[in-house]
Amino acid sequence: MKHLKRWWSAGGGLLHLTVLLSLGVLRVDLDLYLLLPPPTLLSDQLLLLGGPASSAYALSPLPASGGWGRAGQLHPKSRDLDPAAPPEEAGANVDGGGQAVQGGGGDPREARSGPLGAGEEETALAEQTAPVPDTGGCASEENEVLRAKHEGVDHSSQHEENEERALAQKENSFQQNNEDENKTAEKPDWEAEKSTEPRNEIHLNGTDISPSLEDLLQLLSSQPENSLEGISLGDTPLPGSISDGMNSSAHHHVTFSQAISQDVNLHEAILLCPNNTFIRDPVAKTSQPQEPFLHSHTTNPEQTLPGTNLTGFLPPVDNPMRNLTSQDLDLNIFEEIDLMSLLATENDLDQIDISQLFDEPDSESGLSLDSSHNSTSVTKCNSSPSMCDEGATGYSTDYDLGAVGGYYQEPNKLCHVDDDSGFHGDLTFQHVFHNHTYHLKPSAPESTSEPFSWPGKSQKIKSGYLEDADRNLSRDERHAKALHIPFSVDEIVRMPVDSFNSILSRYYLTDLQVSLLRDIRRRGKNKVAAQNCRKRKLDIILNLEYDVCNLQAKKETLKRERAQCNKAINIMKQKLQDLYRDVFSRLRDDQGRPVNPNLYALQCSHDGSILVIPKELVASGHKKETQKGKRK
DNA sequence: GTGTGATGTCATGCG
DNA sequence: GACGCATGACATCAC
Repeated sequence: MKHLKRWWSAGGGLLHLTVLLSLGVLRVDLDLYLLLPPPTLLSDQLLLLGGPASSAYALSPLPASGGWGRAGQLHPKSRDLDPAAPPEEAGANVDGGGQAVQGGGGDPREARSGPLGAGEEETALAEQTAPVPDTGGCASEENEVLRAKHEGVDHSSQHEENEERALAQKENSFQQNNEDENKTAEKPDWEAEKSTEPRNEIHLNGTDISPSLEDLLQLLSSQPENSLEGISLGDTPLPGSISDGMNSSAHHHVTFSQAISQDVNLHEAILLCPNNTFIRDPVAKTSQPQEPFLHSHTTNPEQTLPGTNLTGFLPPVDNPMRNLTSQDLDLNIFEEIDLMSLLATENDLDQIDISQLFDEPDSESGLSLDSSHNSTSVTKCNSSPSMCDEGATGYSTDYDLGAVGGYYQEPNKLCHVDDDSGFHGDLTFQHVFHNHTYHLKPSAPESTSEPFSWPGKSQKIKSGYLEDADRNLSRDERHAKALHIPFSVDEIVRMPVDSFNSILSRYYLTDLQVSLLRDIRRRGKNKVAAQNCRKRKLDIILNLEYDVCNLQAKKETLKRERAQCNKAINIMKQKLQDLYRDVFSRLRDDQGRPVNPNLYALQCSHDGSILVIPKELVASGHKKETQKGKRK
């Protein structure tokens, strides 16, 4: 029963009642384990890209693109909630929306409802609905738990159909995403750039967001000093209305800065108290020491990207909005950047990608940026490639994370933006991109101001940043994330073999990715099998205990029945003896004298008559019958 | 520090 | 032969 207690302690619960029954001469101790449904388990997908719970931004659910790099964008309209609401509330609203926020709108530690793994979660869910058979006996309660567990295990297969359906949809969307990316990559730079313009409108929600922003700006303008703790809006050249600036292709090169600025304003504004007093995000407070560092990285983007055309998508050097960003913007914003870079799945770094990143409203470019460890990512980028490798892996060097290929080679674009030192060519670009994205965890609760340097695995493990970020990710999940596998571990494990093989063959995957996929699938399958095996073993043990208990009860019953039979036999003997005496007391011989019971006996004949015969004849008769029986 | 249970993983065998 | 499954054995972690 201890097993059961611990087993249920994971997600559900057992109400343990000890009942003492008195059944006549028996006392039976019954351990009643009442099944309590485990707490509602959130979707496993919530774990995938969970973001900080403190994020004040509403993260949209993962769009149909299916890729990892399409989550976490800002929905400015979703922030038309109470401006005074704390960021935690906003995040809670996101999580409470009933949608699987795969883009990282919540603390994964909260999203994960306990130590249950994927299979256990499924089992626990099944156990909630599993009927509990009514069984009797001293071990029936144990069997109830047992059968409930069994049904939970069997119940897991009921989800497979839906999962396969969702998997196929996701796979299609992923393929479509790749196709779209390829199409975009084939376009000239200008065309790709042009193609991103409409997305600006979407990104900012066009007219939907503009009124609110205008209202905010008006509200800010109403301030006598036009300032918010050093944020001088008067120095911020907003090209007309924000919507105009965003929708105008003429202002395309300031889109990014504007986007950031608007988000900053929105973010800052949402922290405004009803009395228009500015409240700083506590996370931002903690990140303030990083500001000089951040600022230095964003000061001269032209130097950051030599030989590239990225400058057009970067905030101008003298853009006051950039100063606003670097000095007063909540540094949580840049965690989103890291998240986006982590989620990036395109192949090459080029101008198109950068423009898409900065302009594409539906992508991670939400620039809704809520991050607290931007400096960490920047520093990682500045680190040597080997360091990036170490930091990127986050686990043993089973997989060389630097060798990312296939469809998932999209570099971390924003790393380019932030880095100001190490880029002297595309090779360096890609190398750093490939590496530093792996260790970026969107859910890192706080940033670390110390420069990133992970000389070894031990130090990497010691890093609180990684500990917090990876704590809720299994090894395979980290591996898959690191290699940009666009499927969750659960999907990889549960998808049919045909789908799995089609994925392996349809997409250009590196050997590393294929190996990782196969390993994840094998380990996942075996993990479930081991869980089932242990449950079966426990089932067998419990059944045996149940059988032992039943047999012991049956033995006691038989003992009681035997005692009762012996007692009845004795009573019958006594009654027979009394009847004998009564009969002989009434018998008289021919002379009227009483018949001696020691010399005579009563014998029933075949016809039912009763004869009184001497015991000698009875004895001889018995001998003759015995002899006849022997002869026969 | 040690024991124990839970869990993940690997190796192996079987269908 | 690939695959899934079952299971023993081992390692690791948490309590």
